[in-house]
Amino acid sequence: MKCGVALAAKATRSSTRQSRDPEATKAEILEAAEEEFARFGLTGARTEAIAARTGVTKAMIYYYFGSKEDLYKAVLQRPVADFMAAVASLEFEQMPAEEALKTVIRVAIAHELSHPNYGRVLLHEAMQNEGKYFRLTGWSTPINRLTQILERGVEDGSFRPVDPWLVMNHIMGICTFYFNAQANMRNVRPDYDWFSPEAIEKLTISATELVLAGLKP
Amino acid sequence: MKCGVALAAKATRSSTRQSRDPEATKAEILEAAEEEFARFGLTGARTEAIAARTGVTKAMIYYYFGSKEDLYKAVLQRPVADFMAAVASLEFEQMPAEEALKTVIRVAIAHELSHPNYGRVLLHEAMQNEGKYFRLTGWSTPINRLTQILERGVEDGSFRPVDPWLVMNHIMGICTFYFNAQANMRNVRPDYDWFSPEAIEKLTISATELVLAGLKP
DNA sequence: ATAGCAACTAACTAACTTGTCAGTTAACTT
DNA sequence: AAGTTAACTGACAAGTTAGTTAGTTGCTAT
Repeated sequence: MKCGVALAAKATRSSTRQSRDPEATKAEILEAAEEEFARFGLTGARTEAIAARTGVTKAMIYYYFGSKEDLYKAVLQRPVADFMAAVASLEFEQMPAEEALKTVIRVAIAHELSHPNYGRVLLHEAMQNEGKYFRLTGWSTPINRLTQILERGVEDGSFRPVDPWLVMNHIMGICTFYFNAQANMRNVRPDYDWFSPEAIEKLTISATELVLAGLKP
Repeated sequence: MKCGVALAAKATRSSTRQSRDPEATKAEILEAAEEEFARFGLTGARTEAIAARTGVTKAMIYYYFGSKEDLYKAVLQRPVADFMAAVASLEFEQMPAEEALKTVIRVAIAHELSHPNYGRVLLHEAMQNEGKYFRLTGWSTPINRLTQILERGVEDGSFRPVDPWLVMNHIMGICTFYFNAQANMRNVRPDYDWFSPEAIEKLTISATELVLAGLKP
C-alpha cells in the first residue's frame, strides 16, 4: 500500500517515510511545532518533543529554522490559508452588516474547529510572550475588518449604537472560549459532546443569535 | 518607618523583611507562584523564578509545599475569597433573572480585573494540563449557578428560549477574552487604555447590554 | 541565659535542554 | 561509475532546572 506523499505532509511520516523531501520535512516540523507551542507556548515547548512528533531528528529543526524562537515565529507567520482566504475573498462590504457579521462568526468558529492549535498559540503569545510577535501573524487585518462591519452597521442603523471595538472583543471571546477552555469545562459537563458536527452547529447558531439579537436597534 | 506587617503579606518583602513569619512566607510564595504560573503554566514555570519574586529562597517552596506540582495545586485551590464570597453571599434566587445576570457579569469582570492572574492559570490548566486539576478550583459551583440563572430566566419567560449551557460559555468568553488577549490586542490598538476605571466601566456596560439584549424574549 | 525547635539558607546533585558538529547517506549530474 | 551536494543523524558540550541536604539563625519557653 503506497502512502500519500505529495504536498499534504501531514502527521506521522516517521514510520511511513519514503525518501528525503525537504518541503515535507519543513511542513512536518511546522505542524509538530504548532501542536507543541499550542500546548506549552514558546518557552515551555521542548524542541526534543517537537522532533519526536516528526520523522526526523531534532537537528533538522536547527538545520531549517535556526532556533526554537525562529521556529516559533515561523509558526505564527504560517499563512492560515483557509481563514485568511475566506475572510479576504468574502466581500463583506457588499453584504448587509447583519449578513456579514453572521458570516464572520460562522467562519471564525469553523476555523477554530479546523485549526484548534493556532488560537492557542496566540493565547500563549499574549499571556507569556506579551504579544511581542503578534504582528507577525497578520491578524490585525481580519480584526479590523470585523470592527469595520460593526461600525458600518451602527452607522446605517442595522445595529443599535455600540462601541464596535468592545463588541468585537465580545465576539472574539464568544468564538474562542468554547474551544480554549473546553478541557476545564469537561469537568463540569463530563457527558457533553463538544466537537460533534451537531454540537458545533448549535454553538454557531447560539453565538450568532446572541450577538445579532444583542445588536438589534 | 515601620512597614505594614499583618495579614496582607503582599509583594516585595525581600528588602523590607523584618523577621521570620511562616504565614507571610507561605502567602508570599503563593502570590509569586500565581504570577509565574499565570505566565508559563505548570511545566513552563521555573521554581527559581518563583523564589526570585519572594524574599526567601527556593528551598522554602519545598519546605512548605513539597513539589512544584503541589504548589501549583495549592495555587488552584487558593480560595479566591472575593469572588466566591460575592457569588455565595448574593442571593441570586431572590432576584429577577435579568438582575441576577447583570450582577454576575459585573462581579465576573471586577474579579478578572482584581485577580488578572487567576484566570490565566486556569487557561494554562485547560490548554497544557488538559484540565486535570480543574476540579480542585471549586469553579464548578459558580459555573452551575450562572447556568441555573439562565435556565430560570428561560423558564419564567424573562429570556427567550436558549441553550443555557452554551450561553454560559458565551458569557464567560465575553468576560475573559478582553483580559487574556489584551497583550495581543495592544498591537492592533496601541493607544487604547485598557485598565482605566472608565474603560472597565464601559466594558462592563457593553457586555451587560449585549447579553441582556441578546436574551430578550 | 539557654535549650529546643521552627524557619531558613547555600551549595549541591542528577536529570534535562538547547544548540552544535563531525560524519553519513541518498539523490542527482556528468 | 564516480563526484558533488543537500538532507540527515548520533552523540556531545554547555548551560538549566527540580529537588535535596547539611548546616545556620532567630524566636520562645523556661
